[in-house]
Amino acid sequence: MSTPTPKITPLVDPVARPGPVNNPCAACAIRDLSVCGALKPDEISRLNAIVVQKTVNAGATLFIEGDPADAHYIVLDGCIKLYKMLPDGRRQITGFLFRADFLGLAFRQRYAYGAEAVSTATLCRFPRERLEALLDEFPEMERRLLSISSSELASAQDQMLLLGRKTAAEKLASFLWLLSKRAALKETDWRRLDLPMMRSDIGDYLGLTIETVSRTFTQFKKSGLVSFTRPDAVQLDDIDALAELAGVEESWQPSTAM
Amino acid sequence: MSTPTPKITPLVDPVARPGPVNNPCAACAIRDLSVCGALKPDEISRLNAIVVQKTVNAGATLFIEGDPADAHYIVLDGCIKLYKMLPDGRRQITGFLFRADFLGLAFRQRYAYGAEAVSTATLCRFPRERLEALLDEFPEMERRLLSISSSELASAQDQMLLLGRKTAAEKLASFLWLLSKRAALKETDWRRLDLPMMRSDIGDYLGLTIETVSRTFTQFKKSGLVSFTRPDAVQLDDIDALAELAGVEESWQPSTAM
DNA sequence: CGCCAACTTGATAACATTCAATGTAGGTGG
DNA sequence: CCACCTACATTGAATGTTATCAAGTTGGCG
Repeated sequence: MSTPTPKITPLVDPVARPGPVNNPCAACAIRDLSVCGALKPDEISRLNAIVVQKTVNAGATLFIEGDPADAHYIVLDGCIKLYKMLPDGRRQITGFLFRADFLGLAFRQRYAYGAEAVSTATLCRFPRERLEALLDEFPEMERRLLSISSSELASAQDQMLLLGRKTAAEKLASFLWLLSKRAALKETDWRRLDLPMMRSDIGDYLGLTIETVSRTFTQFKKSGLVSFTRPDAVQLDDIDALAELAGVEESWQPSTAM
Repeated sequence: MSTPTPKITPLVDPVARPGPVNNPCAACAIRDLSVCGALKPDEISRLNAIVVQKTVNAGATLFIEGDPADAHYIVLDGCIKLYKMLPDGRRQITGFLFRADFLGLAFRQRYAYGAEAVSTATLCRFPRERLEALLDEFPEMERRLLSISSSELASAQDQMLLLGRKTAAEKLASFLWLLSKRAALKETDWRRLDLPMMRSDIGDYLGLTIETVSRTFTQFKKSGLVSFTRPDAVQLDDIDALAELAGVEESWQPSTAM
């Protein structure tokens, strides 16, 4: 379940050059969405000096639970899943990361979870020691990290409510709602969602089996809530019904990170 | 379910005096366990200037989801539960707080969860604005907060694994294991646990019903894993079996906060 | 063209919930 | 002081949602 079969789409330049030659961070489109935005224009080169850009294929493992935590990452593109496992192989996906999301909170010696690429993904990799040294220097960056950490905590609490108290249909509706909100924040059309992750990932995220995920999708199709062109592209036809199922209160501001 | 019937045990002085008269923070026994430990001895009075000590009865509501988030708290004594609710009343308890735990992470305008006293509890209350102003002044304090936030995130991930993938028996064993670890960190005997919360709280924390909690406890009793003198005091008779059930790996360092 | 992985659908079974009754302890009032 | 009341906990029986086991289906790729 965890040894992946890498696929073959290295679309992005595997390793970018840090250092003075060019200054990719300065031109970074998502800088202001993440911790990097805490630095003033003339300080950006400090980041550039420690970052290495990295592309991983779908299915590739970034690290597993228990690995020495020697780096933090920011997702530039693609989708990463974080997960924890029980000794017998049962798995819980604790989150999906997309563009601009931070990976590596939990400042400890070892990662408390595994990370694997759902689709081909590009990340900025910051050596742990050196990034944390920058935090000492730039309190504003630490402030941002605290803010990110707080949002993730809030999302985690939402997810606990989902896992502990929602039915299969409510879980799936909440999942679609969440993806839709994220899509709306970015450029994408929020009615038409990509589902880069497979059914087993969705199941492991929602505390369900593949079969239940599939059956619930069919049920949604029959009720006119959603429609599919391909299994990995869903159209939300009745957002209100989905929101109702998800248990979303009116005027609710969903958390930014999953 | 949320309007409580306050009980009658105001054991502690309801409101302590801040200000120059005395300096309770300086004498605080748990200072070093929390954010306050970030301040040097001569800076402690800054905290003292903004803190108000507060005692709440069992069942009392500190705040509910959606209330303006105007304060942070540190638990001095007693037990507080945090929870989220669905529109129809289903509830998920996202954590229990004990001595030295921080309450109020999630730096937003409104609380994303409710907080209620499980047992009579004493807290230090810090007005939000003023505490956050102190953070600007003392980066070390912010650092501690980030560290607390990270631990809570790790605990939240553990809890997602529990809620999404563990059976009733595994959930309950994990819960006892967690309480035991916490007790071991403090003064208490780790074999003999207080359960200040009622069965419905345990159920809402583990994503189970009262009945399942009760049945699973009796099952544990029959198997010789635990024994009860009173419903709110459990003795762990077979820790190894509980750890095994909980899915705890050898040499595992459980997170400090629930 | 056929294989393989992912997904869907069906039949059965299990675990936990629901509904219902009983048990227990602490507190209150007669 | 004892009986009663209420809140919490336990136990029992029936139901149901979701998991499990087992075929099929689809689509991409060699």
